[in-house]
Amino acid sequence: MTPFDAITTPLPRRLREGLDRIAAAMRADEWGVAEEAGLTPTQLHALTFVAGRGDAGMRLRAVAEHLGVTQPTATDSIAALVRKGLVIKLPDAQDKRAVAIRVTQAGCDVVRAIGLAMTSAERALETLSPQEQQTLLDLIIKTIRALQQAKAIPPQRLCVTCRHFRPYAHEDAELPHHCALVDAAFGGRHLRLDCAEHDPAPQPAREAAWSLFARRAPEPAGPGA
Amino acid sequence: MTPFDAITTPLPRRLREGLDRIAAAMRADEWGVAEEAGLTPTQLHALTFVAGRGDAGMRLRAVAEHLGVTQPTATDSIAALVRKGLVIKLPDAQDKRAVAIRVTQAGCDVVRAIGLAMTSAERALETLSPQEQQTLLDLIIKTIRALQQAKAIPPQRLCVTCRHFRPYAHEDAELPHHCALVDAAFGGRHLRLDCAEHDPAPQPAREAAWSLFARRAPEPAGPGA
DNA sequence: CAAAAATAATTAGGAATCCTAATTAAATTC
DNA sequence: GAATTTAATTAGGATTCCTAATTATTTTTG
Repeated sequence: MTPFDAITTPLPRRLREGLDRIAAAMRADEWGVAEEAGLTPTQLHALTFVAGRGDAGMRLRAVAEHLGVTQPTATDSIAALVRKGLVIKLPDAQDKRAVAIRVTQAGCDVVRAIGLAMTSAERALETLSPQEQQTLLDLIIKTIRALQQAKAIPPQRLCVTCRHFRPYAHEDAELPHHCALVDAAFGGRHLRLDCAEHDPAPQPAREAAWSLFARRAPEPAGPGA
Repeated sequence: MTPFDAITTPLPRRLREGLDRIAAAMRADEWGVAEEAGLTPTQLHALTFVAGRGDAGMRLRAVAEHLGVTQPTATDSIAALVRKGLVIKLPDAQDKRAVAIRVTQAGCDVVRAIGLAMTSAERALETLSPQEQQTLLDLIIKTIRALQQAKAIPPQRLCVTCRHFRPYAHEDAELPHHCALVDAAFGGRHLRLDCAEHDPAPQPAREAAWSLFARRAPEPAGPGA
């Protein structure tokens, strides 16, 4: 405990504020990207989410939770996307109360076109060294997982919660992990945040894999590039 | 280059998406916090920003840039805060076009009351080990600085761009940096993102300090707590 | 120094976001 | 089978947030 600890705001507070500053830049970015496609930022987020889930068809509730808004707000935004022909709403086969929201071909095209754009946030993140980027990915995953466990965000399709994930299955420090689905080794820099092939591991297996993963650190961030 | 590099989206893209997920949680948090004070999230952000600058009086433009919105939008939000008596608008002495926006006593009280609340984002960040938190702070600072240099966000009052900052002035690995203003040693975990005493260093000195700072890494993130 | 250009802020107008509360319909639970 | 929960929408309204145009002032420049 040094004098500075007493006069400095708690570290988690400053981390949140820092993430907030980065979020402000991302928010400003979004108008530019979305408008090219004739969308608003919220609509673009919703469309990207729905498109990422392919033909399965998302529930409205899932969209709302992903965006962090209420169901009526999600109704608004999805209605706008339906009007623009980028998604369609189909009756859900299992549950007659629900709808299955699916991306259309036009919607796919829009997502693909926009995916090529590079935001200023991404350009900023690119200035970090590869090692730093990997370290940041690791910390982001840990934070997302904590948010997920606290039910502050819905379950994400993370490698680290997947049935096929085998942390530190290999000696190779470069590619220590293993994906049992594709049966291949991969590294910390390849860890996904939203894998289409994600299959949730049962709770006990997940805990075991997580504790094995979390207690091993990536290489130190090292000097800048 | 492994097979996985080819089938994985670029790391900066995934980092942005991850930050986006965390931002979604923060956005959802904000309604809860703001509503207790009878504010909207945007108003709370604006108020916090103005309050953080004390009696100097902020320009409207600075508020808009901080929030990442246009001037008319900032006019809206500041007008709401004026109506609620949390800030006042005074004519700027130097420039008759401009206004000086200052927090009132009531506004200070609101900020103080809200400052005690802990968001789910902060609780999630708290689950990281102290070492991981410090590493994350370091990476956030680097990202903010890159955004700042790209003019994607306005200048922040970071230690690392301050006239009084002396990176790695001490041997002590725990407290390597030095603040010439208070003439005391401090550590990476104490680095500020918005210091009231910030005094921008001239460009050459800033570059020199930055390169000295950026090329030294914090300790590895190490095993989780 | 006067004209031109840039800047600070507001106004006007309108679409979209986003909330709470209430409603409808279907699925679950007991 | 009744009561509860859940999925989604509707209703109503405040706020956000944009672009474009306006006013007033400052700065630049010829």
